[in-house]
Amino acid sequence: MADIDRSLVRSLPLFANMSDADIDRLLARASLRRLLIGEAVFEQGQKATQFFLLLHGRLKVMQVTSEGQQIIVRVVHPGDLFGFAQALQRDDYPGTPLAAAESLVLCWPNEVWGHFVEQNPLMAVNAMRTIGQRLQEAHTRIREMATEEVERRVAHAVLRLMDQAGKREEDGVRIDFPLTRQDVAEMTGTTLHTVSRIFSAWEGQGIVRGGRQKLLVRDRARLAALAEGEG
Amino acid sequence: MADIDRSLVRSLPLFANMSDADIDRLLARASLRRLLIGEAVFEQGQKATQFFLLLHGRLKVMQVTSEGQQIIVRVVHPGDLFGFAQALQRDDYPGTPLAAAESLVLCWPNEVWGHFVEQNPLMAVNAMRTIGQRLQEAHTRIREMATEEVERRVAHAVLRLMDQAGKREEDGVRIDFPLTRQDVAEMTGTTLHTVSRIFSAWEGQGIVRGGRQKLLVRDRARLAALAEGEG
DNA sequence: CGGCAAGTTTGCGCCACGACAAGGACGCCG
DNA sequence: CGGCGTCCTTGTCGTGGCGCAAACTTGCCG
Repeated sequence: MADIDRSLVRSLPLFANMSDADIDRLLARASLRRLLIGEAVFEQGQKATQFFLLLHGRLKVMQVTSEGQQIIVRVVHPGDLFGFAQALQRDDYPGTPLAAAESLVLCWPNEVWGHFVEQNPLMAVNAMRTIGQRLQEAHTRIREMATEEVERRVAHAVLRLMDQAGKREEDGVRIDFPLTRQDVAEMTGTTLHTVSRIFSAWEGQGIVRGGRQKLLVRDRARLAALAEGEG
Repeated sequence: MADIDRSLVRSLPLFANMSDADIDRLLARASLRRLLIGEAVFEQGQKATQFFLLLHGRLKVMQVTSEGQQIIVRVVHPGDLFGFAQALQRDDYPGTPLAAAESLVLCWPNEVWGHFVEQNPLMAVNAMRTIGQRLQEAHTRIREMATEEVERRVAHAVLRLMDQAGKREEDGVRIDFPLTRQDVAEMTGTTLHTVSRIFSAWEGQGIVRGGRQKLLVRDRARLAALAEGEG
């Protein structure tokens, strides 16, 4: 296992108040993995033997139904822990994280989790909070899907992506990884056709600007208004 | 704070391997609260100062949207912990638990959570697992809402209720608490009208038998088939 | 530089469901 | 026992958005 440099993780909040020595000890047990676009870190249903931290890139976590229908459960951003099924007492992974862009992932064997938490009790608290947030987010999505029409759901999804993966540009805020209409459809429970139509309409009103696997939000306020049903 | 008898909790898995003394110590800090139908344990958005355990009865956790639309996020069954927002680093409660039947609830102040966990490290693990399961359940629901038609979603919801709150009877399995069509609608993201129509159709086929706030499943196999899309 | 694959746009027809509306049945309470 | 509130049923109608189909665009790769 090659040496992994402290600088890779030093800037992450998760490691903010750990000593160099502690970090080194953790990194000594980790391995580093690079993923090309479309590659999976692991597969849904596979036995959980490791947990992970995304250093760079972007992952979309997919779930497939028995009929082959698939949806995007969430997006993993740099600095996020993921795949810690073991900590939740599961023995298999509930979804498949696919690289939406070329990505860099740190991998630890499950046994290290205990150390991890001991070394830094804040870590356990952090993990708890993370899960709490995810649960919260999931419930929000359920509520949206139950009560809102497609256009509002898409608006909400785009706003969320903007906040989590937005990059300021001259003309607005760009979603900073390749995102297809199909992806957005699978995040909002609709079809790529409908998403395409909605984006076209928005583009006509100057709210966004699209492109192949690209999305640029030009008028956040209008979008937020749509999301709140004031369309 | 009146004395609470050990026998109330002795049978719950959560307390299975705790000594009488430990249980007494925990119960000494708890208070007991009885809820009539329709009463709320706490309100969505309220500051989180306590966490809870349902001893008896049944709660439906509601969330309301800014427009007043409401949905049922989940159902709390006897033996379930709930409202431990603090453990998830939230400072307010994300939903409102309403008594669907007359209920009995144990309440602890937040500060006890630490003791709780120390006293019984299994408790922390347990809480983690619980949250993991909820997250899993939430994702399942998201997937269902995104990909399945109304009838299948309703079938899934009924099956889940059956497993969690079913009571064997001569003629089938009864959902063991008052459940309106409206409730089912709010659990599946549809309207009470549609639910009523679906139940009527099922009743015609001998799959269920309905009634005012009642539901009896007579043919679980058929229902499971519907849920899998083999209708 | 030209061809191919992946992603996108747009049109059209249909249908599952939601909105609206009215009437009926249960069960509680006085 | 009678009245009322709550819950349930069933009808009709309108429509959002999905399925299907076909053409266009963009970027990649040989």
